[in-house]
Order: sequence, then structure tokens, then C-alpha cells
Amino acid sequence: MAELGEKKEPDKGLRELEGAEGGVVMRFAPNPNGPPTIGSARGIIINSEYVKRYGGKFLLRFDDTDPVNKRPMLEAYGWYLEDSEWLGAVPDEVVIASDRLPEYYEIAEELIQRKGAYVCRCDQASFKALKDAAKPCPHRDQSPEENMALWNDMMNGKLSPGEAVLRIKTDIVNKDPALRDWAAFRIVTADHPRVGEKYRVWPLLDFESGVEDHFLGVTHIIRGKDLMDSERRQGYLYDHMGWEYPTTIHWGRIKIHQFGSFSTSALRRALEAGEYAGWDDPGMPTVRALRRRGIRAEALRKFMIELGVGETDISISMESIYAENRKIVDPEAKRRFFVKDPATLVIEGDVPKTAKVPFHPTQDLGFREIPAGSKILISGDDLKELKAGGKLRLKDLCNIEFSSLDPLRARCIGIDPQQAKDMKLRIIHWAPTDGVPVKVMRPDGVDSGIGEAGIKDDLGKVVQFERYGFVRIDSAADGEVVAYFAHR
RNA sequence: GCUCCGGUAGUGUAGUCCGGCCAAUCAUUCCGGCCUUUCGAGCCGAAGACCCGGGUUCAAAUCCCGGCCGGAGCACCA
Repeated sequence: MAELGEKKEPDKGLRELEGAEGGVVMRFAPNPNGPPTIGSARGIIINSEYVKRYGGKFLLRFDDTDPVNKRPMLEAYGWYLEDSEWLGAVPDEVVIASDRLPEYYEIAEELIQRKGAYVCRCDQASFKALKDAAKPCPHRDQSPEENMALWNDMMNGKLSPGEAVLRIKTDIVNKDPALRDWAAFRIVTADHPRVGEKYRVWPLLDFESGVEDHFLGVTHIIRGKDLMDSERRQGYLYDHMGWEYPTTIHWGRIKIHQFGSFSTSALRRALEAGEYAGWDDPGMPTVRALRRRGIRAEALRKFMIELGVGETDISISMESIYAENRKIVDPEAKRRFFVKDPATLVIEGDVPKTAKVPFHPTQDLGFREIPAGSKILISGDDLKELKAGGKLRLKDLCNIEFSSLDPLRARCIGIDPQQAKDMKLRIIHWAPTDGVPVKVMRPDGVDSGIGEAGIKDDLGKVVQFERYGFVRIDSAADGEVVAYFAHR
């Protein structure tokens, strides 16, 4: 009986992690050269989620060892902390690689002593030629003493950038050229944003990350497929040191329809070129941009966990994230009237002076009163679809018949919603003439219009502009409201 | 050139390790209908996929071989 029922259970959420029963230590290890993106969110959420599931520690580690090509930004360290916390993944420990160079040096020296590393003085091109031919370079057989002397020359300034690197001895005839004697340290004289010119010998990723994972007792690593070779490269280092390598899992590249493929460096260039107002511009695929737009952390979490961890390269749509968010936000978001590109409508007849409008169609969130009367505003989008003689209902106000479009005039033909139903009238929203100017910042531009004055009270909240979409009220100063668009 | 990984509906995802319960899961999207004082939500329904070709087997999405397509590494980047 048991066997029959067992196998069919569909996997909900994340797949089990092998060897995780006793708890796990996992890390998310970004280079802080910009703020966390949606891709970072995946790393933060999945790693921390596994830690929540099995118990253990979630670490945030900054792999900030390139002060030149991927120069860290000082502010970004804090951004990662902030965004991790917002995503519900407060790290148990924060490690910064640029603080730990002395420890790395110790391991480097140990490796030299163990004949697992050597200082290579080939220039880049000639080493590549030798490597491609599976031939050792002339420095490979130097004694530990010779290597130590050269290593000290790297440290003390006798050697200049480009004149020497420390290489890890692997297998020079390995059939995969990517694994042959990789570089572990190089000389960099540029200053580092955090530690200045304190160090002139900097580790490269495979060394720093590999050593650090061991130091920290990381049990499981999830990383991009592009770093698949890292495990095999670092495997040689681990062998030299007699360490045991963590379990690794890989995931494919993630692309988002609405943003294309993005890298922090590319975004940084676009930002510097003035294509965006900031890292939280609604067009940015950053966590802070989504937050500003009113996307909930929980929506992101659910989405990422549903995505899971696969080696397939994927191309996702923001629509899925929006759908997740809508489920969370819809029941609690107040409804508000906002008319885009407003047009003034003069109505003859007995139009109520105010309208009493519920904040939510199904939830009991109360009512607000919106001033109405013989002059109101309707949206330019609705105006385009009107014809003289046409009838429609102004939501929660009255039913009207248009007498002319230019000038825009109508006549109130009743206030009973039942009448509108019977006549099958379209229903549109509207705004008072003394409403508040609203600017909606969208990924694809800016919409302007007028909203009901009460919008000012919803500062920081997500509301639904009826028939327009969900927005987060970002600011309400100088008589103007700025809202950030989330999604329809 | 050398090396590695992947390929289930429009998009993701489950199932692949240990072949039969898979005429294939779930979500989202799209399309119909209902409902609704929002073009939102809700409800009902429908459509939609195992990259191709061989092989093994009573039986293949699942194993093997070949091909095709996609991604990645071969940096003194992360």
C-alpha cells in the first residue's frame, strides 16, 4: 500500500539538498560593484531558504578582490545588507574578503611550501601558448625557496603588476585547458575602495572563494553554471591542502523578458550614461527598484522558490512576479481614482456634491468621500472612445449622456447604479477638479494626471488606481504626488 | 580549436538518478463563459509539451549511441 501512494507526490518548492540533514552552512557571495539585482535576489532567497529548512548558517560574503575591473562600490555593501534583510534573509554572519588578505597569504605560503603553487613570471600571452600546448612553463619546477623569494618580491614591490602571478599547480596535461595551472594571485597597485593601498597582491576569485568556503565551513554551494569549472579548479587546491570540498549545485543563466540579460557592470554603464534616474529607477532590474514600486518581498520569495534550482538557462517574465504580487496586494490595497491626461467634463443636472466610494470592492476597508458636482475630470484615454450621445456611468456617482465632445459636456440622467446595469452602461472612474496632481513613474515612462486628494494619505502604501494598476505612493510633497508603478 | 553543461506546453516547473502508476504535474500566460458600480480580484471551461534519429526492452520523457540547438569555461574579471 505504502509503495503505491508514495511516488506520485509532486515536488512542492525546493528540491531536497543532499547531505543536509544535520544542518547546512551556505553563503551568498556577491561582488558589491552595484546593488542587488533580481538575479541576486534569487541567490539570497534560495540559499537562505535552504538554511531555514535545514537549520544552520546563512552567510553573506563580499568577494571584493578586484579593485580595478570590477571595482566595488562602498555604498553597495550596505545595499546588500539592506536588501537581504528586506527579503527576509538576515545573514548570520557577514564576511568581507578585502579584510582577510593576511589569511589568504598564509594559505598561499603554505601551498608554496607544499609545492602546490609557484610564482610564474611568464607574460600572459606566452603562458597561454604553453598552456594551450599542455606544456609546463619554465617556472613550474622552482623550489619552494625560490618561490618564496619571488612571492616576497611580489609583496615588497620588487615585482610590478604583470611581472608575476602565483599559480596553483594542477595538471598541465588535463584535457580541459580551463583547468591547467590557474592563477591565484596577481599584483595590483590600484587602491581598493575599502582598504586603500594596504595590499599590492590580490587573490583571484577561484582562490579567494575556494579558501574562504573552507574557512567558513560552507557545506553547500549554489552557483552559476558559468562557475562550473571552479569546483574542478579549486579541487586541486583542496587536494594540496587536504581539505574536503563542499557539495555544489549549479543553476543556469536567468534572463528576464522585460529587462533582457543584465549584468551589474552593464547596468552601471547605462546608469552613468544617464539612461536611468538611479539604481531604483522603475526601469531597473534591481531589488531596490522593485521595492520602491511596491513589489513585496514575499512575492519575490514565492516566485524564486517556485523557480527552483535548475541547470537550464531560463528566460522568465516579470508577469509571473507581478501575478504573485497581485495576489498579496489586491486584498489589502485601497482603491483610488486617478485620471491620466485629464479632460474637464461639465455635467448638467443633479450631480451629487460628493460621492461616497468604498475603498475596496470586497474587503471591508471603509469609504472615502470625493467631491463631485457639475465639473469633474475624466481620463484622456476614455475620452478617445467617446461619441456624442453616448452614455456611461461615472463610478459611484451618476449616469450621464454626452451632449457634446468639444466642448466636453454631458447631462446627468440618473444616479441609480441599477439603471446603469439595466442600460448596460460602461463604467469609468473620474477625479475631482480640485484633486492632487499625480506623476506615475513607470518602467516605460511617466504618466501624469490628477487623483483624488486622499491619495496623499497613502504615503508609502500600495494602492490600486482603478482601471490603471497597482502603484506605490512614493512621495507627496509640494502639492504633487509621485507614485511608482508596480503592475496592472 | 580544446573542454564542460543543458534541451518537458508561449514562459517557468514536476517527473529523469532507481524504465511501467505519465495519453505527463503545478503555476503563469492566452482564449471562451460567468460574476463584479475597475480594463483588478474571483469562479467555470478550453487550448497547449517530452529537440530529432537510431538502439536496448514486454515497456523509454526516463537507459545507450549519434545528430541538432542553446549556454558556459579555456583572464593577472566576478
